[in-house]
Amino acid sequence: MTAKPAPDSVIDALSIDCLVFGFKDGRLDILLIKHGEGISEGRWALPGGWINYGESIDDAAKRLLHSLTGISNIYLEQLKAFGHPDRYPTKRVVTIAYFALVKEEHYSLIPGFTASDAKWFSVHEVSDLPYDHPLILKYGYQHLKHKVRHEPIGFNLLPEKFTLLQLQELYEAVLETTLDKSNFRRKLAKMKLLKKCDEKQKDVSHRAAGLYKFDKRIYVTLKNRGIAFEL
Amino acid sequence: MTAKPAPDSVIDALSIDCLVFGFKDGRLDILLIKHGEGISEGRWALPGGWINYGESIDDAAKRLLHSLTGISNIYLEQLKAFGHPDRYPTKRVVTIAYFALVKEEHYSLIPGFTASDAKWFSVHEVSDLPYDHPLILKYGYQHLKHKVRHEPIGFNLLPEKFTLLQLQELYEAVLETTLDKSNFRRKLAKMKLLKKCDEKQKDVSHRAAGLYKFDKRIYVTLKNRGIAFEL
DNA sequence: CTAATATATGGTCATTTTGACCACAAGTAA
DNA sequence: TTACTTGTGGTCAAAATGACCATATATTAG
Repeated sequence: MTAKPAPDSVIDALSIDCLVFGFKDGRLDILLIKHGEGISEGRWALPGGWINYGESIDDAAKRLLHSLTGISNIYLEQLKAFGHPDRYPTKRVVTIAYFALVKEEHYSLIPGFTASDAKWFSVHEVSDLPYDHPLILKYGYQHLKHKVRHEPIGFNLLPEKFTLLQLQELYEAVLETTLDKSNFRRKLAKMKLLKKCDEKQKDVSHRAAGLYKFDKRIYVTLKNRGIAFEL
Repeated sequence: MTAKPAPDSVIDALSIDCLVFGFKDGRLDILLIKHGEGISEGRWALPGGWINYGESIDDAAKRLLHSLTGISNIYLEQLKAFGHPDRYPTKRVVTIAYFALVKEEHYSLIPGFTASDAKWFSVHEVSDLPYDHPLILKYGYQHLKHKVRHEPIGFNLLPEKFTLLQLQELYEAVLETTLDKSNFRRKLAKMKLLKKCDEKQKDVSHRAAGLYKFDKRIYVTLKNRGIAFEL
């Protein structure tokens, strides 16, 4: 990298957009906010905003998500930068998209000052997003499909304690397929990543299933031993 | 910070850095350039530069790589944006790192006007890179290790036609392991991604091996049928 | 209470895949 | 000739997979 920027080599602005996935009642959701100000006022779009000067881009994503929706302390990773020259109408804006997974039950949404509203939408029913947000969604959903098979991140979409059927339904929803119950359990059991709680489901109108937790400590040890997660 | 920056102009500049991998004689290399001007003058660093106003970031990466090294028409994908506030000394620069794979036949380098020199270095011997380039290298090498196992991108590091042993040695170098010759071939054969040429190695002092080509068309059909590449 | 129903949980079995090895062929060099 | 290197194909036991099946446990309708 050279040090002197050429006179015409400046981007007008660098923004952040967050693609937040949630899972509830067998449905895969994404979180949108209704913009209270700016160009896309009144439209549902990905939560986002501008990076501050002394702030890392990861921190900016955390701050923006929290201030727009009240959500904090979740699985968050950088997805990709999107920078087509025409992606934003009035000027040259490059955006860095973030990818987040949320335990939906744990958060009641609190719209922040630039968001007049925040709401969960089914991934498959979202449409009419502004800018290149449809592209970001498509890319991010592909990323989720891939990542969920190669790393144990699905648990970030479920409550702390969950049943094996819930987990299976999550995978079925994300991967848009059906899985054999028995084989799914066998595979999970072999990985030894789940710790059985001494608890069962409550308030269900059938035999109660046992509750499990994802044990991150075990995963880290296995990973360090070179054992990969594949599903 | 004395003056509060306007909300949409808080980053001083957006740059590109390219992490270019090559493979030759069983060694995994990366491409560095010696900076001819600017802050890091005289030091070896990742090739990079500034994005132009009307240019997509992908195009900027292609242009910069070509103008600095003469390399074009290669495997290139976005890696990640790096934006720690202190990553660059004099001002706030966010960089978007790119990830490239180069075939041996494109190994000859033509240093461009801001690079006084360009050279291949063994991945394991590189040190003393400026800025956060060590971090980018580490992240990118991890990315390569992961990706090479889940997508057939390794072929981008080999000549058009290659032997099975060359391919195996590539995997061994990237993954830092050894593989069983027989099992490796069996697995490859089952995937049906390689097309045997009617040619053999030349000028070798032992039995000449058959040459193979990676058939991208077959891969695309298989992928569309949902069949994954795993090694 | 009993039967129907829904889910949990565990098992079978043929087939495929894997990992570790082995044997020999083909070509070069001394 | 022999030694050496690499290519190519094979064996075999162990492990993993995919498609089913069987039974247990809880709830609710009658």
